[in-house]
Amino acid sequence: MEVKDFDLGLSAMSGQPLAFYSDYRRSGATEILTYPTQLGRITVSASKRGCVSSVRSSCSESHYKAAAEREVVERFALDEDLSDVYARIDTDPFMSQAISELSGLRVTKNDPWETVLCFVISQFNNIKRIRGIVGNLSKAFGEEIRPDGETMHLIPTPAALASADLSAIRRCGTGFRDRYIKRVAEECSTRVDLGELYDLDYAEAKERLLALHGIGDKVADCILLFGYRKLEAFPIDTWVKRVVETKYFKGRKRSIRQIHSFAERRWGDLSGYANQYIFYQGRLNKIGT
DNA sequence: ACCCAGGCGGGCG
DNA sequence: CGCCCGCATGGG
Repeated sequence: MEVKDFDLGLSAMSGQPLAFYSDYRRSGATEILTYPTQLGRITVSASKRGCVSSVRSSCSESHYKAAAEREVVERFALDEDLSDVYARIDTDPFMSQAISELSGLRVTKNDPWETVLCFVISQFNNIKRIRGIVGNLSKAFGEEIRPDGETMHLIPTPAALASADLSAIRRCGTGFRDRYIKRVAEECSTRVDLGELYDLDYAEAKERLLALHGIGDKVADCILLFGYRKLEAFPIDTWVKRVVETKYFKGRKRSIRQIHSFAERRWGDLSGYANQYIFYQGRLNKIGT
C-alpha cells in the first residue's frame, strides 16, 4: 500500500514501545521492521519516494496475512492524515524545523499492558537498557512462538509476571523496578481491567493509572499516549522538560505543572504529537545539554 | 572516577 | 503544594 507522510524507522525507533521490543534494519533503500505478536511474527518493510512510503506487511502465519495488514495499519495509524496534525501543531520555528526534519514520524498505537510494562521499566533508565530488560523478561516469562522454526518470545502477560518470583524478575536486570513490575502485574491481572480505560476521557483514565503502584505522572502520560492513543497526553521526561525550557522559556526553569499547562494551551488535544517531535528532536540534537 | 538515563514513592515542611 | 532523598544497573 502507498502511504503519505510515513517514516517507518522514525515511528518505530523514536522511543515508543516498538523501540523496546522490535528489530529494525535498513537494507539499501528499504527499511525492515520485525516484531512478535499474537498473530506470529510480523514483518513490515517500507521504501520511501519523497513523502510517500510503499509499505508491505507480512505474517509468519500466512493465513493471518489480512489480519497482519490490519494490525500494521492500526499500530502506525496509517489512515490518519498527518498533514492535518502538522497544520495544527506547527506554531513556531522550532516546531516547524522538527516537523521538517522528522517528517513521517507517527504516534503509534500499542497494547495497553505492553505499554504499562515498558514504561514502568523506563523510569530512571535509558532506552538501550530498557530494550535489554524487556527482552530478558520476555525470554524468561513470555510465551514462546516459533515462526519459521525460529524462536521468539511474546511480552509476558500480567498473570505470568504476577506469579513469578521477585528474585527471578530481578535477575532480568530490572534493578529496583522489580517490585513495581510484580505489583503492577498483580493489579492488572486481578482488580484492574486496562480495557476499561478506552472508554474514559483523558483525565479519568489518568486518575486510574496514577492509582497503580509504580506509575506516576510521566509514565501515566506515556501509557495514555502510546497505549490508548489519547493525543492530549504530554509526557514530561528530562528531555522534554529541558527542551521546552530552552526553546519556549528562554532557558528558565519551569515546574512540571507549568509545562503541562503551557502544552495544553498551545497544542491542546494534539499535545502528544507535539511532545513526540519535541522529545526526539531534542534527543537527536542534544538540545539543552 | 563521575555523570546520566523517556521517574517514582515516601517523608518532610 | 513543593522539595529532597534513595533507588540498581550499565554505558559514555
